[in-house]
Formats: sequence, C-alpha cells, structure tokens
Amino acid sequence: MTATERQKRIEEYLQKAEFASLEELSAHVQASISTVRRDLTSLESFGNLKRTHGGARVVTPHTDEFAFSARDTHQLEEKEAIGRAAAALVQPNESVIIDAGTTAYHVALHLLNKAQMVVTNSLPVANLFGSASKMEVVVSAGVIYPRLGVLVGPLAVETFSKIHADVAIMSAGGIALDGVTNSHALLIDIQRQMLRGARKIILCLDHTKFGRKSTMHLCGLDDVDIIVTDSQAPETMVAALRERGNEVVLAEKHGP
Amino acid sequence: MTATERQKRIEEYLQKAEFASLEELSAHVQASISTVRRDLTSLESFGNLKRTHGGARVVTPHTDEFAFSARDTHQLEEKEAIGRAAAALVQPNESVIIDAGTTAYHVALHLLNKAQMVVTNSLPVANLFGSASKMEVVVSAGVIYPRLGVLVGPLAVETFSKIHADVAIMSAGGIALDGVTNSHALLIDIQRQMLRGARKIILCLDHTKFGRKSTMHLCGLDDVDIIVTDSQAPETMVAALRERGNEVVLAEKHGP
DNA sequence: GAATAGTTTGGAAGAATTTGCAAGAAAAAT
DNA sequence: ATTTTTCTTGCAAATTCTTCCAAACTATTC
Repeated sequence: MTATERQKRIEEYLQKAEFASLEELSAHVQASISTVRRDLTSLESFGNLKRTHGGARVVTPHTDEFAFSARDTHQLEEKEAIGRAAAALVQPNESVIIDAGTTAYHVALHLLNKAQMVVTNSLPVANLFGSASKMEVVVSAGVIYPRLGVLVGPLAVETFSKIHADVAIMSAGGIALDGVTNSHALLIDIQRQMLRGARKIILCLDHTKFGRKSTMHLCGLDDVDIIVTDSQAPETMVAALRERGNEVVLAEKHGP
Repeated sequence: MTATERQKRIEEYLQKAEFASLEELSAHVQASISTVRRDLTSLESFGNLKRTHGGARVVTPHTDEFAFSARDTHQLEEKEAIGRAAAALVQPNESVIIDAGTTAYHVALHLLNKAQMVVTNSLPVANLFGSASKMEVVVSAGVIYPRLGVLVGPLAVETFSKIHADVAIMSAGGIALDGVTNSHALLIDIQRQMLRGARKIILCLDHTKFGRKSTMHLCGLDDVDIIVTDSQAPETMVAALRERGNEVVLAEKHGP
C-alpha cells in the first residue's frame, strides 16, 4: 500500500467514524502508530481533519452535518460488511431505491458508480451521490426530519408512489418471525411505497435488530426477497428464516 | 505491446483501482519497474494521474462537496452583503422559497432561524437548514444536477407547482432592461413555478450580472418586486430600473 | 541485407524519502 | 504529586526515486 493510499483510507475511516484512536487507525491501515501519527499531521495541514490527544476527529465544515449515525463507530465494521455484501447483490446498471438509515447509507457507499440510477429520500445519501457525477440521482420531495436528514411527509410518499426501480435497499428497526418493524412512524408510509415500487427487496439489518420489535409493523417476511446481515446474527433465527424460504446473506467482515 | 498501449492499460488499471503500486502495475503490464516509472512520469504530465511514493493514483477532481457554495470566493464580500440585505427584507415567520445558486445560498445563511418555513431545490441550502432544527424545511423532488447540487427535472417542477410561499429569493444569470435571464435551461421551468408560487419576489444579483444577458429568458422586470444587489452595480442601470418602477436595494458591504 | 543513428528498455549505484523504534518531554488521569 | 498515556524528536533500517549506462529494438540509409 502506498503512502497516499493509506492516507486516503485514514480519511475515509474517519469520515465514517467521526473519531478514531491512533491504535484503531494503525490497525485499520496496517501501519505503525508512528506512521499514522505522521499521516495525521500531514492530513491535518490540509484541513480535512483535526488531531486530538490519542487520535483524530473529522472537522466537518458546515454542510453534511446531520447527526445521523453513519458515524456510529460501534457497529461500523458490521455495517461496512453489510454494505459491501448488499451492494454486491445489485447488478451493474440497475436502478436502486435507497432507504434512509445508517445501514442503507453504508450500502450506498458501496454502490458509487455501480448502479445506474438511485432514488432516495435521505439527504446524506443524496450528498454522497451528488458529487459522483456519473449516476442519475433522484431525490424525493419532502420535509426534512431534522436530526436524521430524511425527507418525510406526504410529498415524499407521493414521490415514491410514482417511482419504480429494480431494487430497493431497505433498513428497519427490527425483524422477527412475524414480520419487519420500524420505529419511525413518519417513515412507514414512505417505506411501504418503496416496497411497492421495487421489483427486488433487499433488507439490510445488523445482528442487533434480530428478534427485536419496534413500534410499527412495516411488512411481512414474504415481502422481502433477500435479508443481508452480519455474521453475528443469531443462528437460530437465521435458520428459521431460511426454513421458511427467505434468502439470508451473512456478510463477512474482512480486514483491509 | 507498444508503449502507447502499455500506457493506456496503466491508465485503465488505475481508473478501476484508484491506487496502484509500481510492482502491481509492473506485473499487470509485463514491464519492468523502470519502464512503469517512466510511463507514469509521462502520463502525469498529461494530467490524468498523479505519481505518489511507491505508485500512482488517479487524479480525482475530488469535489466531494458541492463545488460551489462556500468555495466560491468570487465576489464573496458582495454576496455576503446581498445576503444580509435580502434577508432583512423577509419578515419573521414568513415562508420563503429559496432558489438554487450561490447568491441565494448567502441569503439562506442569513435566514437561519428567521423564516418560519423554507422551500428549496438546492441541496446545499437543504443541508444548511437541515441541522438547524427549528425551521420546517421542504425540499423539492428532482434529479441532482451534479456539480451544483440542484434538484431539477419534471419532479422538481411539479413540487413547486403545488407550493406557495410568502417570499421567493431568486437569483439569475443576468439582468437587463428587457428582462431577467438565466443560463441553465433546466432551471428555467422550476424558477417560473417558484415565481408563480410566491407573493413577493426578491431577486438577488451581484453587480457583475447587470447588463448581461444569458441564454434563456426567465421573466420580465414587472414580475420582480425587489432587486437586491451590491453597491458596485452600474448607476445608470439602477437609475433606469428605479425610473421604471422597480425597487432596488443596494447592499453595503460592512467591514471590520 | 548490412550498417548506422536514434529510441526504448531494464538494471544498478547513489541520493532522497519513508518507516518503525526508542528516549525524553508534555499532557491527561488518578 | 505521581502515574499513565501520548506526543515529539532523533536515528538507523528499509524502501523508493533519480540518474546514468549498456543492451535491445526500430527505422533509415547505403
């Protein structure tokens, strides 16, 4: 790995995690702490990040600062893996609906320049694709739900009622054997329209969502074509899902 | 394999991989490290890639944010002044339509927490208000026009056809005595709907736009209620505009 | 077809850069 | 105040870069 490449990966990692310790970064890029230190000082002078005691944090300008937790360093590796696995299920030049939510965001990261068209109601996702000029990105109308940067409300529902796509990348608050649930009431109507508008439904959930039930029922398991989760998902539930006919993909984390 | 062919393959490989070490490239094109080195120096001078220690990377335009907004230091002081002056014309708790474009963006900066509701088709503006959670921010549907982060197309037009507001903050490519013009054909239809949907039209232009005509006619001067510009606007045109009944506000830059 | 001039290729030696480590200084934590 | 952690600085080892050179190849001329 070249020095430039390493620095870019440090930047990327920080973009996702907001903060990272030297040890964490050192492990992630397979270089010594010293080297990471030097990289950080170098990157800092370009203004993209700020060094702190023990690590570094992103210096977010004024734009993309939705409090939404693509920056959740906690399940980062899992979501990263799920993102990669789910993106692999999308054929080049397919059109993709991307749900709001952190897991779907990670899928979006891996879809850059792969899908032909993307439809989303998530501002972070829109920002992500907005600069990658190769793809056609459709954003739904709607009112911004503040902290998450999601477009909600009747206008959003209406947009999705008019749009069809090959694949929908969905996330949710919980999955159990009697169906998929979500906690944000405002999102349910929109997600139902997404489900209606897509030919193939890919549901992305990290293992913590298994067996959980959120407040609102979103859809049944028959409405979902493929479930992508990480390898820590409870085996019994995975088995049960497969038993009843759902395709379940277990995403393997892989090191750099 | 000819030298040209080899260089082309190096370029192709880099396009896909983004980074590559010399060893990697050398193996891929079946040539010695030295030759690859020379090829890279040559290719670098054509600007398609950048050499790094140990390899090379594609020269990504890296417009990870939308190219314009804060980066555009062109006429920054003027736009700042215009932004302040135009924002002062908005009453608290009015609803405001905000056009795409750098000048309108500066108005938006001054409207934070002032207007009651904001409607926009500009992603930078949406991002701006998205985190300031007090206000209701409506975003239009549409396809992202890449480098500017503007939502365009029929979906955008449709959204604005349904929306009404007290004030519209508009920008344009040029103003002359026979009307207002803009250069982006895609925006014209949307802007017309904005004009129709607002009770009061505030047009914001820096002085360089005066006397200029862009490709597309947007509206007549009678459609505009107030024109906000900076103090360097040509006096003759300002006088002429006032003569014919337009209200013109000259924004004073205020320095330290 | 052979000889010659010019270009390209692969390699080697020395210069320059980068990397990892360790010791002392500085900063947080207790 | 002391202990622990982290940061800076200096240094030697390793890697990579530049520069030069000889061999191989191409094209031109006789």
